[in-house]
Amino acid sequence: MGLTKTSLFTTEQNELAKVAKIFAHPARIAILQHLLKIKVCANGDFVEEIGLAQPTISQHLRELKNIGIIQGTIEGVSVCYCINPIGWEKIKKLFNTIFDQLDTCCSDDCC
Amino acid sequence: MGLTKTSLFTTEQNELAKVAKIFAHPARIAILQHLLKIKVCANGDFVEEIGLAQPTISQHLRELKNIGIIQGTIEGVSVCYCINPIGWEKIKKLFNTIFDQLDTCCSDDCC
DNA sequence: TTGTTATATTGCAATATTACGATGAATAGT
DNA sequence: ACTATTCATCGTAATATTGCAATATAACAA
Repeated sequence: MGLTKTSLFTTEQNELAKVAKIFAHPARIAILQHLLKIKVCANGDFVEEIGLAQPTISQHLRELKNIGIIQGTIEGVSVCYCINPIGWEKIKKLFNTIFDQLDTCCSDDCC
Repeated sequence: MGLTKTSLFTTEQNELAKVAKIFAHPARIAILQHLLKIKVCANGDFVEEIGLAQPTISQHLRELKNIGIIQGTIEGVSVCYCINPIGWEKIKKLFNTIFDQLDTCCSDDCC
């Protein structure tokens, strides 16, 4: 049916799933990596950098902005995008609260 | 068109996207969390634990197994699932190589 | 005002994902 | 052999995602 039954799950589980979706496309990862490399602000040279059509890039940028991992400010005619450090850390922590739970668990006495 | 243009991206970007997809559904997160809680092996009581139909759970388990984050061994009539520590760490590292790149970057001199 | 440039939005076609009923395969107990 | 149990697979319907052409919007320049 294609419709995730969110009501069955905890807020934390749904939240992590929503954030993971952002990373679930190579174009969005490429955008993030480009912003990390440029370090300061990159106005939308993503189109030639990545090779997807302008509306497609714009769509990916919007999703990244919606989740709060990047921010964009209008700079005259163009828009200046950069990483949102607050959002970035929040998302990093969200993943690592799951990842770090294995340490307290078994390591080789598994099946 | 619903078809990701993987050829435009690096192997690393495509790999991370593929792994992130696994986390992009609350049921799969719930399965992982249950396996973390049980610590040893869980035979498939996921159906009543989570509340999705048995074929749906089976499908999610297969995806988790395919990516190598869990493993399942046949135990008589039932199957014993547990976290694969090797795969877990590999995936954790994959995410953190991206996450940790912000430290060397700007923190508040952004736009 | 008119034209240009940069980005966002809309609408739509193609493909992917999610969920489940029906069915199949394997094992254990009687 | 028969039955019950557990799990996987198949087929399919409903929904989501991806990508782009066409169009809209907004800021600047002449």
